[in-house]
Amino acid sequence: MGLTKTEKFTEEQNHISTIAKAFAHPARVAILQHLFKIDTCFCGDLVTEIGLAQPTISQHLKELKQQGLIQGTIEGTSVCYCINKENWNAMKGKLSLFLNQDLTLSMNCC
Amino acid sequence: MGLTKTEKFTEEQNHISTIAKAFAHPARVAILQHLFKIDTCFCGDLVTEIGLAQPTISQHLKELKQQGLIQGTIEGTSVCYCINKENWNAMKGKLSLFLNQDLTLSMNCC
DNA sequence: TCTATTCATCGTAATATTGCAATAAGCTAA
DNA sequence: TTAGCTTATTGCAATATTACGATGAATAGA
Repeated sequence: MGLTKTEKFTEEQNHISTIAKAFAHPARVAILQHLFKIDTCFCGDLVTEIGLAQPTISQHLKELKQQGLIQGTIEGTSVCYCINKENWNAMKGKLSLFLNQDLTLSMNCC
Repeated sequence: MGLTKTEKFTEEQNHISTIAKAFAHPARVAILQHLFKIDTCFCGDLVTEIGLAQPTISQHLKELKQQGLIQGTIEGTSVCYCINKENWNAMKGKLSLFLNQDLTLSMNCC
């Protein structure tokens, strides 16, 4: 009932779904795109850029940080965020294995 | 609230998050992996393979079908599901654009 | 020290998602 | 037709997610 039955699935399946959850909200997609474009930016910039309330952005940043996709360092009173490129590439590799499963076996069957 | 503010984001950002939602549950990952492995299978096979109740599997299949990632054709009393390879590749292309954003600009900044 | 600024956390309200029992719908075969 | 099988739908309960006001923590500058 509303509780995902994690124990029924393999570690890989749970991992892939966890990765996907990071991208499963447009605000987090927007944050990542902005960080790629700008290379580095403060939390406050994201608030004005995206137009959600500051606690909401902070919450999305926390999720991305927990997955290791971004990192933040304190600079005076503000926090500078950027993509963690090593972890991003690792994530990409993991996800690619799933996305690039062999499609050549046959034509659509049905 | 709890209501995602879709209007605040670009069409692309909303699209990517919608794609990601398809993979954001291990049961749907497991269904897709099984369909890749077996190439085609009946809904009932997935129920025994994955071990969730039949209505639950049916619901996950519905979501994957709505995204166009899988398709099902009725065969007698059962339904044969398989990957929609055209749509799968289209999805992969869209997601790759997001995943492969340029990382070469600089080292980690912070 | 006091104030202003920036960001994180807490608490809460609302919507979304997950899971399943019960049931409906559709087909096959007797 | 009836019985049996398979899958979809409905309805409900429980957990998860999203959003934001209020507040707290930390720093910089007056």
